[in-house]
Amino acid sequence: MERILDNINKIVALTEEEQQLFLSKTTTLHFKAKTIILQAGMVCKDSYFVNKGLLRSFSISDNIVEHIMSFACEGWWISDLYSLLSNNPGTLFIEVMEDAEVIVLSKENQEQLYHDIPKLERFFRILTENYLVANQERLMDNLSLTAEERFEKFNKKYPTLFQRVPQKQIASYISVTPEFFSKMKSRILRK
Amino acid sequence: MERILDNINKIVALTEEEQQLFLSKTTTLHFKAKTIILQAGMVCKDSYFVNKGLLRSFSISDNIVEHIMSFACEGWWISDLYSLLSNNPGTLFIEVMEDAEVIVLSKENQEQLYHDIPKLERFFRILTENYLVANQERLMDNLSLTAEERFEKFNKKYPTLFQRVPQKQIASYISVTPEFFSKMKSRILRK
DNA sequence: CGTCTATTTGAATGTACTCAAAAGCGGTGG
DNA sequence: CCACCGCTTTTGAGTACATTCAAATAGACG
Repeated sequence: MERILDNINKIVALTEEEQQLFLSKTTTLHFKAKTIILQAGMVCKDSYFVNKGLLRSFSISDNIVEHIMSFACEGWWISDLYSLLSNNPGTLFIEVMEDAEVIVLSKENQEQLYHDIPKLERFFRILTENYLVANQERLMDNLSLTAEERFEKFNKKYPTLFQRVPQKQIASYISVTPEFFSKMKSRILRK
Repeated sequence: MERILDNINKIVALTEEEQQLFLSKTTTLHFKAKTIILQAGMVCKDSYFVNKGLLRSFSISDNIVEHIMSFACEGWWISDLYSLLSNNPGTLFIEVMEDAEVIVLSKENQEQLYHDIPKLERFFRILTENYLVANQERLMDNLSLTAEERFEKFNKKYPTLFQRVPQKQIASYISVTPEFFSKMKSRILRK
């Protein structure tokens, strides 16, 4: 059951007791596919850990074009970090793509936990840093790589996703049109 | 002299005493143009506030292509935030582009200051958040805007820089070749 | 003044996009 | 269980934005 404890213990070792305390501060929820669990414009109050299923975060620019910020499958965290940290209304939607079991940690409880288990502060700090680096790297990638190279990186980052998500969405993530993605794909396969 | 105090007071109000304490923990340094004050691969230990002059941060990808992450002119902070926060070797260079007067705040002193002036924790938290949003926005911009639109955004963000920096560098920031930038510029001027 | 680098200009090319139409696929209701 | 609807994917033709390479020109600095 406790994929989330593994996730944490990889970075900071919790005692049995701390693990129980941690879990007691979380809620496990089940969502059906297509549920929007965070609306852009709302202040984000929670972090989500995916136990099962698949979520995505995306923003919508003027034109009605969706841009996928990130996917989160089993073992990933997802949130609108900017909104969560700043208490300001965010720009991201978070949507469930496959029926999901999600562990919800409210910001409030997270901060309480820092008190009781200071190690967790380290854990979440590292989580935030990783987000920062990933973001920075993705920025650089979009500046310097071709669509094909970006697709390769996507496959490395999310090895299981190519089979699981509509390729329209992958196209959005690597930032090409669905049409172009389709052509690129068949070009790659022909090799 | 105290541009940096203005910068802080815009977000959290410091008493006269706190201001003096803050300044006592900083060092003011003068650098000549072309000095590299942070090497990629090093662990970044400081935050820099620009009093005068102009700096830039950039990374170098395999191909010897420079990508400019950010500029910092009078009143801006600059650092390799990832490296600073994580204590890991960073990927960014920071270079002085015009002779500069820079206020250096070491991470160590920054943390001491959190103790004595808790308000500063709030200030730096907001600084980090802004960095995060800016990064996220720039990512989205590179995905959805044309070179011309990115150039417009650059001009809004750094109103004085178009006159000050070699246009090669602006081209790098908005992520086009110098040749294309030149053509785009004359196209814009012809309107 | 000469050298080195930055900028401009031009031609050819490539990568990715738009628009349009056809084919495939999945779910729902009869 | 099949038929139909809506959405995703494929394919093609034409186009646009941006790149590469090459060469000429302009500027900056010692």
